[in-house]
Amino acid sequence: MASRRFDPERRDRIIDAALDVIAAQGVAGASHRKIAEHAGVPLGSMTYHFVSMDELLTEAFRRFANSIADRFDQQFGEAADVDGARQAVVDLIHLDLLDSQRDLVLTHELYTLAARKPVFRQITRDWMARSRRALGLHFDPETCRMLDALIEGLFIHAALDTEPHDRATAVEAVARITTPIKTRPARETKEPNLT
Amino acid sequence: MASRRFDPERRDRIIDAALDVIAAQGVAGASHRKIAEHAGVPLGSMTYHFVSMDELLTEAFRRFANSIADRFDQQFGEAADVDGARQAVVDLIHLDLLDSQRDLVLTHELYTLAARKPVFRQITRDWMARSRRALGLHFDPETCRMLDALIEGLFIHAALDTEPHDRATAVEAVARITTPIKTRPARETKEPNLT
DNA sequence: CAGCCATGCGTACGATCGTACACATCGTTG
DNA sequence: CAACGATGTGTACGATCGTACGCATGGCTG
Repeated sequence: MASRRFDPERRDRIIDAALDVIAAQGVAGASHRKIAEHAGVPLGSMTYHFVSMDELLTEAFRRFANSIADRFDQQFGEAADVDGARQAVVDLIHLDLLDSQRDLVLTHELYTLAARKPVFRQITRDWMARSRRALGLHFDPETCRMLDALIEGLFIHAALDTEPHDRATAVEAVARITTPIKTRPARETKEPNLT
Repeated sequence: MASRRFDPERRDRIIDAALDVIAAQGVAGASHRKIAEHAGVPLGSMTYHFVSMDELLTEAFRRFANSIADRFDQQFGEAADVDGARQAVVDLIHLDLLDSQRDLVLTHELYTLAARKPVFRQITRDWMARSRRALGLHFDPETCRMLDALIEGLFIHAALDTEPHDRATAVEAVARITTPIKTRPARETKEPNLT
């Protein structure tokens, strides 16, 4: 029953290599051969360790989602109060996530798969659940959902936009979305842009 | 100089067929052959009308983005005042967009391409610019950016989530994000979720 | 120490792909 | 009316892919 030539790191390295290749070439360009080469393993190892490509992709994206969620948890675990949590949200958008094009690419690749295949949708759902749980430490459930959606949108737009992602705008947006509307007077917008 | 056997609809049909195939199979599964078959044209027509696959994809996604932006413009053009605009936002999320899985899939496919290739990023940027211009009819520029991001996030999450997309939550979220923070008293959240 | 079998790998097969290119078709022109 | 050239198509080539499968390897057992 003891392991013979068993190398448990091998499987992990393949998964990591898969994420690297996907980040660089996309799911479409990620072939068994490319991943094997990048991981430094023979082609035969692919089908030996993973019965199909889908299994490899599933495990890879599960790992990716968990790694992001870990950072999420960490940030909010460190936040002392609500204002700290708000700060953490802004930091996540502007530092942790935006810096790495890699995360953006992988996120979109995952969402694309999730939009079509239930297996991957489950991964995104679990991810969202973890995010909301982290937010739930500081905000009420309804606010969590709004805030989670806002983070998603700000992240995406900040990454797709040219460059001028204004931190002040993110701060204001987070402040608005986390403050219940009932407590404020109805006030219209400042100056509509005509034309 | 006059057209001989020229059939201008042919090219359009190919583009529409491309979007259909992409929606069904993804960019990865969209081959010249499948698109040709779906469009009812011979394989040779593909390389005749489009020098490369990228050109076809570019035109297809440009058309897709414009069609969505058209609906956007229409909704906000019809809105009479700010409250009408807020209503329009909620409607866009809950009726126009959410109904069609097709739009979600195509949007993600486009974003995935945009995350990697500048050509497609330009398409998304133009799309975002049009969206913000439409929002700018009723809201100030900063609010437009926040609201645009919120719409993006709500749309994505509503589509990836199981089902329970609460309209009331969207209404509240839109109300919060469109009301400047300065006018409200600092008020914490209701009841944090511990555990 | 000999042989067996779990473990892992090299290679080849059939399918599918993008693209090139020779050829068919037919309106136009001289 | 003949033939030319613009317009469109059928087919074949080389590359790449996922996967299957027979063989190498070497630790364990008797």
